[in-house]
Amino acid sequence: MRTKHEIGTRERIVRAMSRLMQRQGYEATGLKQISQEAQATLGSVYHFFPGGKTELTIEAVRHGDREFADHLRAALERVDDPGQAIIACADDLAEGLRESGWLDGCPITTTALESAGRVPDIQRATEEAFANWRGLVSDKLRRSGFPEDVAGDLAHTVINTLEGAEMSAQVSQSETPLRLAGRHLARLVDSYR
Amino acid sequence: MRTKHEIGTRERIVRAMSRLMQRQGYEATGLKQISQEAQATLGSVYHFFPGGKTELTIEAVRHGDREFADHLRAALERVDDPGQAIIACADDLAEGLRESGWLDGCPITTTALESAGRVPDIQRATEEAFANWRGLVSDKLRRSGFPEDVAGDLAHTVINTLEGAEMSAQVSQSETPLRLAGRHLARLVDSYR
DNA sequence: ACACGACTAGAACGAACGCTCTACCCAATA
DNA sequence: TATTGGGTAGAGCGTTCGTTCTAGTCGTGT
Repeated sequence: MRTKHEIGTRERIVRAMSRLMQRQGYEATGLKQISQEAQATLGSVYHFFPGGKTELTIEAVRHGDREFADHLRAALERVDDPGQAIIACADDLAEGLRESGWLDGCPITTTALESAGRVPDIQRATEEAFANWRGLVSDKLRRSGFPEDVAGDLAHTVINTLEGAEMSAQVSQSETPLRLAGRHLARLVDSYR
Repeated sequence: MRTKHEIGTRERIVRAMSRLMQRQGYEATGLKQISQEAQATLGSVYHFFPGGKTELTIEAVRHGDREFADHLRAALERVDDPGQAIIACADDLAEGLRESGWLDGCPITTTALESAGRVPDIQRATEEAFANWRGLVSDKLRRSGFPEDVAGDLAHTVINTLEGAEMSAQVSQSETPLRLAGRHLARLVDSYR
């Protein structure tokens, strides 16, 4: 029996796919490359994911969803003031991006855009991820005393602005877009107090 | 000799590539599909773009750049108040997205993410496009009396938020993210008056 | 000792990829 | 009329794609 704490083949495959999707997107990532990166074989990939690339991609999107949500939650809980907490989120994203040599952006954005209107099952998985992240921000704002409707609306823009700024930061290889996004979002949130 | 006003083969190829990049991204678009869509042949594609897919993609990014800039400029000039003008931009994007059945998002975002860190020449072209659009917003704000540094900073967030909201709107097939982005950006801009 | 299911291994399929190549058409010049 | 060259046409190159398939390994329960 496999030890509970070592990483099984299935999990290695999902993580490899998630990482490759983050760095090069869905279309550019081949199953051969995935199996190599995961130190698995093509047979294993199709054993664990009979639905092929689509099924694996959906699982990888969910993995990226959880991963990103964990980071977001940690940053939001680290700082009490909601505006400053959002700045902390932006700073974390900037740091991760810079440290990876501007390679590790949002784990699912590229895939979300590539699948939109073309691969409904994957599109749905990415949509759920964004909704999930929005929920974290919305909860934080409500706990800080914001009315529910204001919190929900702001959560949309907070997540979308962070997404846009992360994309821009990656393309321009600069932390500026994310730092400005944090500052501006904090100001926007504060203006509703 | 070809009449000046009819569309030449080269231009048809660039437009087809730009449209396909907008709808399905760089990686998912094959040269065979491009030449079919453009009613041209593979020979013509390589005649006009000896550098192959990369050279054609760069030209298509520049085409999308100009196209998007034209829309942005039109919306910004249509309304005098800068906050309301940004709302007009968001509304235009939402309308275009809905009318295309949620297919026509930003013409270059998908390609920008796919090429970031992998195809430097294309990455550079997308970076220039974003800088160009940012310049339009920055100019509008400065003409409305904003100091240069504030205008430049705000322009970053305005473009990035619109980009993020457009992505989100496309994935969720809803105008809400763009409408909220417009409202919030207007409020943010007004807060600097 | 045996059988079984979980998992690994990789050859091979048809299709599509980016790209190269040769042949050809045809209007503009000399 | 002869020549030239921009542009068109499509067969075919080697490679890789997602997927299928058969064979084999290995640990476990009986």
